[in-house]
Amino acid sequence: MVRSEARTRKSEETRERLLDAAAKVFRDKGYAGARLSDIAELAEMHTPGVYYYFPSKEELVEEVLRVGVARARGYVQARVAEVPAGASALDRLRAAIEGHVLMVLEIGDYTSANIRIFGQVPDDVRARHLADQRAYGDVWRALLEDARAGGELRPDLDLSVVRMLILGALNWTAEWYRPGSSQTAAEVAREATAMICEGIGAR
Amino acid sequence: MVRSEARTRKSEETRERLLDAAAKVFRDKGYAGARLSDIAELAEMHTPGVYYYFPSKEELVEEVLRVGVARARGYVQARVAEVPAGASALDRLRAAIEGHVLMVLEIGDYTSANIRIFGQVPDDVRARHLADQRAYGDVWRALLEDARAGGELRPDLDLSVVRMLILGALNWTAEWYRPGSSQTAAEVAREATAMICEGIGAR
DNA sequence: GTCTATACACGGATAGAC
DNA sequence: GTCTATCCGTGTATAGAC
Repeated sequence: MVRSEARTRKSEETRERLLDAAAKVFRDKGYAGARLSDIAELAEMHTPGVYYYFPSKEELVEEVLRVGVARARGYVQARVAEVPAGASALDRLRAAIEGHVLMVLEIGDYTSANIRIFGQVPDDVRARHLADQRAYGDVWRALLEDARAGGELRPDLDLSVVRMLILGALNWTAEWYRPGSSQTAAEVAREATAMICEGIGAR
Repeated sequence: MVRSEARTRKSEETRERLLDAAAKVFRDKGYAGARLSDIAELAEMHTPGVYYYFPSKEELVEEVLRVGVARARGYVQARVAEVPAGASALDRLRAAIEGHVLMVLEIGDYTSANIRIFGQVPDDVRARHLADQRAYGDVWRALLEDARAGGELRPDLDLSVVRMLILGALNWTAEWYRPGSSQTAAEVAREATAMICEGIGAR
């Protein structure tokens, strides 16, 4: 029993190392450009070892996508839940914006892979993944609708367009932000909430 | 002489058809996933014909990237130049935002390819392409600095972060907008200028 | 569970006719 | 300039030992 648990845990750890490596390599090389040998090397195993954990490259990338969105949603929802009970809906939205940026910039190999390769994976993988994405989108939809219902938003906006513009601005940070640059991740998050909620124009 | 001109023009047209096809296929499949045979087929030629116009896949993708940024810059600059002389710097910025969105959504195969595959092309291609990208970034830098100099922007913003947030929101439209959806490209452009310049919060 | 060896398909690139 | 035929490297996936 003990040995069986140990084996299972080790297997679990190896699987996770493999997924971490896959997220990084898919992000950097794209779906087709990512070689299983690159991924295996980064995970410190040999190429055929990958097949012990995943039956194909397709299923590997599908799991990377799935884990990525699930973590993003979990992280952002946790941040939103930390907002004091008396706060406004706009404050909860600010927390979500901040959380999404911090996640992308600090713990975001999976998210970043998600963003970059979503358009390149085989059609059936993308189709199955859409449901996960929609669930995360619903978190944002709800935050925006709450804010509008409370009269905290300009009434003339199309919320679904706004939602995609917001996620675009935030997701794109993965493409240009380099840790150790002149801004910290927290500063980027602050600029993002300022621009999105109040705009860049002087009042 | 006449015949030589005709040949040259035909060759020029074929080259352009090839580039158009390449932009589409690179956008949809990624750099590594794009097959020269896909590109050739879309351009209505046979695979080896590609090599008459470009010595390698690398040089083909490099030209697609180059043309994409050049057109984006030309299009946006033309829009900004159309703004009446007496208008504010913020109005010129609004014109740029609108122009960039319309370009991405309506004439944007090249831009959209640019956005998606920049992170996947061979390192030397990407390095050479950075200069073109910086030139386009300078257009935006100038627009933002003009607006700040005229006191039209909130003084507390980091303009280089804001620039990237704006381009992120706009570029991402290529990932979700589908022609024939409930919003027109012009409506998306309007929402974008509204959110970026005035923010989503009620006043 | 992890290794070595390998089958097998695919795609970039070239040769050379017309 | 465009075609047919083909070479050859590479990468996914499998077989089978340990």
